[in-house]
Amino acid sequence: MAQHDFFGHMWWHGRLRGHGYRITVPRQVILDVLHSREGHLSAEDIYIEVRKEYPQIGLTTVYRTLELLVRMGIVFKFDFGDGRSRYELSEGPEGFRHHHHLVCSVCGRVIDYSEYLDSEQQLLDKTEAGLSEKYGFKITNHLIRFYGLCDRCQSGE
Amino acid sequence: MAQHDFFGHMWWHGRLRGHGYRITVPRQVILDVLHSREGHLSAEDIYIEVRKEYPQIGLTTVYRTLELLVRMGIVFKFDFGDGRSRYELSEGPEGFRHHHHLVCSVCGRVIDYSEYLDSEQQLLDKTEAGLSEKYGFKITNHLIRFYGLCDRCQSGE
DNA sequence: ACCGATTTGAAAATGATTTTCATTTTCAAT
DNA sequence: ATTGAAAATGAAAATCATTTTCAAATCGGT
Ligand SMILES: [Mn+2]
Ligand SMILES: [Mn+2]
Ligand SMILES: [Zn+2]
Ligand SMILES: [Zn+2]
Repeated sequence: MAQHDFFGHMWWHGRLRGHGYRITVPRQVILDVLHSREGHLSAEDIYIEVRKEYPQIGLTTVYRTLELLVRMGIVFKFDFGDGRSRYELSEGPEGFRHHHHLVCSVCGRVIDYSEYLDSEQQLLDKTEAGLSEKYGFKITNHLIRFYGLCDRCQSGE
Repeated sequence: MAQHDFFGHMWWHGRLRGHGYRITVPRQVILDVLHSREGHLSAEDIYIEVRKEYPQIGLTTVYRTLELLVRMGIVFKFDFGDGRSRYELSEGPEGFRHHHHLVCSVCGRVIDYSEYLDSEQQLLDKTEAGLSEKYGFKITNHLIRFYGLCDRCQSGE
């Protein structure tokens, strides 16, 4: 089990090395936190959590490491409009984790969903081809998000 | 023509009044600027432009007015990731202006597009119904955006 | 163990947006 | 046209997430 976790969490090890980056304690602890907490964490959320394991960590290092991980595609960075960036591991145990978000306009809650990715892909294929042709734009990435009221916030509005 | 502009630009007049807001000079000038410049303007862009007509304007008022207009659905507020919010009139001369954006990851250019809205609507209908059922989420709004390389930025990468 | 290059962390800087508050403007009632 | 209460404005200060600076600590190939 510790062995399993070891192999399960060390995949990014080689990835960093491959890009010439060093494996450091802060980076390990930050990645541990990202693995342990499934959610949409702010830099400060992560900072607070990391401090429990490694109290000398600096918030600066958290920001820098997140930037690095985002640049390498290991972490996603989102802006849900609450004034701070939110970070999330881009791949789970079963590989790449393609999903989108439902954002409650009232309480700010964010819900992951991954339904209808097939229908979505149909639209994307058609759209990407057309836009590529019309605007000469080479699409690499997309953002789909729904805003509205979560179940809790519907009773009373 | 002046007459046409008058009627063409005064529709928001009644809208503000209807909500109990006053018609003020700063608000008129800010809306004029939003009408005159088709684009994705930052608060400061607007501030600079408004100052030409009304030099005593304060940046604070620009922010406050934009917030008001966004709250009333007259203006859209976007975050394209360059550290400042971008604002855009939500309706053009032909009515509500439903469109999405292509964002160049290299130069930051933002291109409007409104193709494939019908195909998009199909996906949205299906998705909204399903998500509403599964998560009890009442969708009011959506965000679709493509990232990639604009034509200019493709030669050389 | 050693050394040069990379990484870290504390403190200061940055910069967009918000808050404060005294003054000015709007507009319904006179 | 005048008045006055409420709403709106603008200058300055405050806020606050993120970035920059730079001296000290750490990493990893030798
Ligand atoms: Mn998510
Ligand atoms: Mn637009
Ligand atoms: Zn909610
Ligand atoms: Zn470009």
